[in-house]
Amino acid sequence: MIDHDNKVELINKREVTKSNNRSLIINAGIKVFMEKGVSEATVRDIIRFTGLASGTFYNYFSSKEEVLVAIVDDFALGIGQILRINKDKPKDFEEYLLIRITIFLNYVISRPELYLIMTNNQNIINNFSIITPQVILEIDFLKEEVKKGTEKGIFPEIDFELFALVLQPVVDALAQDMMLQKRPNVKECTNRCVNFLLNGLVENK
Amino acid sequence: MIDHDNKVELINKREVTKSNNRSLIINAGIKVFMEKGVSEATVRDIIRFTGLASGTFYNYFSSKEEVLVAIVDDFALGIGQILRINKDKPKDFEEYLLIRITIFLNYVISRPELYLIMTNNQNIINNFSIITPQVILEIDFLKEEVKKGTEKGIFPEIDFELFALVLQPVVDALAQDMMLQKRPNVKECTNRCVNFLLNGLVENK
Amino acid sequence: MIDHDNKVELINKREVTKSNNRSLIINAGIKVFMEKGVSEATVRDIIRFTGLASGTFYNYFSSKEEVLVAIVDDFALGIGQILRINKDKPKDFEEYLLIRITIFLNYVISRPELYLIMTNNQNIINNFSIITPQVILEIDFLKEEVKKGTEKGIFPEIDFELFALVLQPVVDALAQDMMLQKRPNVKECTNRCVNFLLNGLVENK
Amino acid sequence: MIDHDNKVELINKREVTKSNNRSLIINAGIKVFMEKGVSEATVRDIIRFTGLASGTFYNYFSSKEEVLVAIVDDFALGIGQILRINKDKPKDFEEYLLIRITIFLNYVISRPELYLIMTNNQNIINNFSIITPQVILEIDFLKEEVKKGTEKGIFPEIDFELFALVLQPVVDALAQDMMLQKRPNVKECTNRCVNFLLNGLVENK
DNA sequence: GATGAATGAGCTTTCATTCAT
DNA sequence: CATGAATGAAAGCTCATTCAT
Repeated sequence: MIDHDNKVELINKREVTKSNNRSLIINAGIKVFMEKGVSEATVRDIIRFTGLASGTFYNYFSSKEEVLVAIVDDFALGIGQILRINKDKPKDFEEYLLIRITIFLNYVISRPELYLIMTNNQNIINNFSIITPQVILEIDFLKEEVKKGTEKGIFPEIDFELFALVLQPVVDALAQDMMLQKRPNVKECTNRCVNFLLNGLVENK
Repeated sequence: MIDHDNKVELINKREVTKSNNRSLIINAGIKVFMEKGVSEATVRDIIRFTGLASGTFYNYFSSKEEVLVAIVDDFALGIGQILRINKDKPKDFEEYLLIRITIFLNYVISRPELYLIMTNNQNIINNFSIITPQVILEIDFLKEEVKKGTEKGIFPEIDFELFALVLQPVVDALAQDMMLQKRPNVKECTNRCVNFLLNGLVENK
Repeated sequence: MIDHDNKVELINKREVTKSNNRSLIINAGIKVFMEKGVSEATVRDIIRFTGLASGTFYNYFSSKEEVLVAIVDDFALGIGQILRINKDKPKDFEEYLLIRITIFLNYVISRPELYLIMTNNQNIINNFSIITPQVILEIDFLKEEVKKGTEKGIFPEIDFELFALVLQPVVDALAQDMMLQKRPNVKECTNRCVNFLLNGLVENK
Repeated sequence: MIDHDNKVELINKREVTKSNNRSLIINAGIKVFMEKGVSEATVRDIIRFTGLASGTFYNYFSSKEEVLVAIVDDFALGIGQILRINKDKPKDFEEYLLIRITIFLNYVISRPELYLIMTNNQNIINNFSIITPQVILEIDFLKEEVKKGTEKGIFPEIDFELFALVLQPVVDALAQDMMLQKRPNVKECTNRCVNFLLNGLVENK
């Protein structure tokens, strides 16, 4: 029994170090990518930040881009889970957008660096992984939801392609503006988004 | 005689401009940036393309980023001139947007590489110069125009800040989609933009 | 019963030898040295081939060169044993050479990889150990045999130093040529060697 | 005129530096290859020896192997020229061999490092260039010469393939032995070679 | 004795930049 | 102004080797 416990403990210790180093590198990557931008960052910058030996980096990743992908994956995974967990039944399109965008902006505010790294380096991300930038908002998932809502008759007929094209850049633009404020206000930003998406620039027609 | 001399001078100027080392470098920059992306491109790549000696590069620019800025400036200058030259008097906001966006999309289509280089490298452009990406559409100039139109009463009251934030990303998203088509259709794309900007996603309310 | 136990023990020993880590490493070394050449091979390549952990390598060898030496030793040991076991009494020098070279070429043909590794890496072997390439044919042993034959009067007076210098390269050259043939013919090759060694290039004088 | 002269001078100065650096690197290569062997040598070792900057190496060669090839080419070129210049008309095969081997051994003695580098690294040379190790003695050229001599009837009928296989290793073995002597004696070594090649080990039959 | 992650020296190579010509 | 070889900092990466487990 003691032997067995020992073994387990040993393995765990190693496992812990292992995952520690991985996080160490990812976190260093986040800091470096924020400071210098992904394209200017070097593998050496990242390991310098971790305090690990240079060789250790390559035990976990084989390029800075893989670190970037790990960061993006982490973000996308998080937002994907929250989006899917949500079980609200919006009564109309406006409520639907309000809910979705609120979730997204709250998530963004909880991980501002991840969000900024992603929006600032979409071209690199595109080139390096299957994960399209749309993953960020999981656009395709939302598009399907909207289609279903329309089929059910609770959502209006809209141009789904336009929706898919425009949602991300609009929300990004307003989200980035929000994050520049001293006191980012998710509610206000959400309303702005939804109003614009529903009514365009000219509100009271 | 004077006329003749002038002509000759002009031609010479053009010739000079054409084979001008500065232009040579800028054009090489455009090709290289298109092929490898700005962050992967090197000064060496660019001079290799020109056939000039490496030292010559530094008589004109002191980094590849300066070449990028020159490219962006050139694009911005071009669109700026056209925007200002235009003397149409739009009768309302819709017409105004139609005119402006048509001009922009035509310009984009006439210089697709410049546009793609810019949209694909906004992070670098942001980091390197004061020139914000909004320069591309000369957003501030348009904002002023819109304000004036509103003051004159021919444009509706709109949220000018929202307009400034949202115009660029929306037009970019649709422009990029347009350029992926086999036969890019400026008119169609313009209508899509304007409709969305004016009415939002839900058209027939 | 004892017999039976013995047998089992023997089999076990063999099993152990077979799956013995040392042999595992040596065999991996042979494969890797054949594929990449000694100088391009790395310790990592070798352990990768064994499936062992990298640290384990150092329980048996302290460098890839030591593995090489082990391979060479193994080859030399083998040929040495056979040479010494042989109890033929040649009646003259020609018969002596025929016997010796036949033994050697048969041994070479039975272990082509070992032989190729050795002949292709003589510089490394020389630099790394006292074992000269002559070990391969156990030149010194043969030299002594020849001297004794000469003393006995059954061998002619020859230049022993020349013999020692020339035997190895001549046999190697013809052995390598033989191994390039579709159907290596030991007898033919042996005759060629012996004829040349005895009569030089011009046979019928 | 002055201008013209100046230009020529300038170009010459550059050319001189250029060829100086090339030689500098080749000579450093020779020293390093002698000391560590080709497979252990690194590009860094070589540039350290020259005193040049690391980048400069790559203006002339793109790997240590290219330096090796340059060394080998130089040697082969030299021996090739001398072999072809020679206009002696040997009266028989013995005289022919004496002349050829004397030329070769004198050349070897005049460039001992080059010769040693080559003989010690034939495997690497084989892998890296079309130049086979036989180039060293220009075996094929000699083979043709011998064939012609046989046709003319002044040389005996010999096994040309055997000649081509055996000449190089035999001469190499004796040449290396010669170079280990305090006072290398070309004449003696040549005689040894020729005697062995003509008569085999047993001289007085 | 086996494991395999961590280490860091050190190699190859590129590249921006300078400067004598 | 043009040239292009020289420079050397610095990046990417590998690998032998150690050592806690």
